[in-house]
Amino acid sequence: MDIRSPADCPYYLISRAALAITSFLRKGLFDAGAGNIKPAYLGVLLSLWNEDNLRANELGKRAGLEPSSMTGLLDRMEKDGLLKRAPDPEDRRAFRILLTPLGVKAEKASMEAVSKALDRVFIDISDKDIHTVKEVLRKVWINCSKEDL
Amino acid sequence: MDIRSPADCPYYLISRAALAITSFLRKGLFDAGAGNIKPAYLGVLLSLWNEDNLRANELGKRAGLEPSSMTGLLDRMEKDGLLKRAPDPEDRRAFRILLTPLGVKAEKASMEAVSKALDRVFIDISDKDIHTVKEVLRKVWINCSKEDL
DNA sequence: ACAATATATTACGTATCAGTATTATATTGA
DNA sequence: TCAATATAATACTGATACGTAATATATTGT
Repeated sequence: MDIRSPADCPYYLISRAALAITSFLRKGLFDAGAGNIKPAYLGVLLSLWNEDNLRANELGKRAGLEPSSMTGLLDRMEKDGLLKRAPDPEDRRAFRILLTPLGVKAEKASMEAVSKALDRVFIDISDKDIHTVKEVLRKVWINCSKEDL
Repeated sequence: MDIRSPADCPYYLISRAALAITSFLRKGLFDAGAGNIKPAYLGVLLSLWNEDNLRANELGKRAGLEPSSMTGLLDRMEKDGLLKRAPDPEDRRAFRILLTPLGVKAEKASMEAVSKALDRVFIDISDKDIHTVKEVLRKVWINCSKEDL
């Protein structure tokens, strides 16, 4: 693996692409009047739009975030009026995360803005190549999770 | 572009892969006794190992970072004893960034640890697929930089 | 020469996410 | 039952990077 030059290092390109897409998405959401939806919220929102009333723990798993990352993220989203925490009647350690009306309503505009932005980001890139990228990154993610040497 | 499920969204996979590789690299560097080399330092260090005595500005361009991001990064690297700022005799607005002996010495162990870690991250992924990923991400990065709609 | 503009860097605030430790509650095994 | 362990969530800290504004210095056009 050639890493002499940053521009040839896949890790470098993956990192830069992630940051660049995040900025691009943020702008797209803002321009669509959905400035209260931050890119980091999308993983949680996608899960909740699909199935509401999940635990923070389960949301973290679906969004790929550590539990300690969920606290602040849910705090910000709650502050922005998108969701609220409610005690879990079945487990007093846990909370249920519920979308607010605002959180529900945000789906349409957000999804349109995100779709539009991602279409532009991946314009003139073939489905085949996107498929390859996804497969490679899934493998990469798994390889990074392996504890054994 | 299907973004209903996070796991099918290329943006999600790119972001997760970037974070996962960063954690993996951090651990690899630490285990190799190079815990003072943080993954974020690598872009700057790679540039300086190749050509020392650059300006913060130029380093930022080569590492793909905004000028405002460079300040804190260089602060941390300076605090960790890897480099120092020196006034630029040709431009009193600017600084020259110079590797310390420690920064020079760090190259060998760091590069070995990074190579080893990245080889493991990209194990059993073909050169062809890695090439495709790099090409796609370069395009993605460029697309995100386009201001025009 | 000097005003207008450009550039290099920093300062400050915000967003994001991981790691470790802590608290509270559940579960399990003897 | 009760001690040991596991789990859900948070608190706190540190790392990383951006955007905007400010400061200092250079350059340029007239």
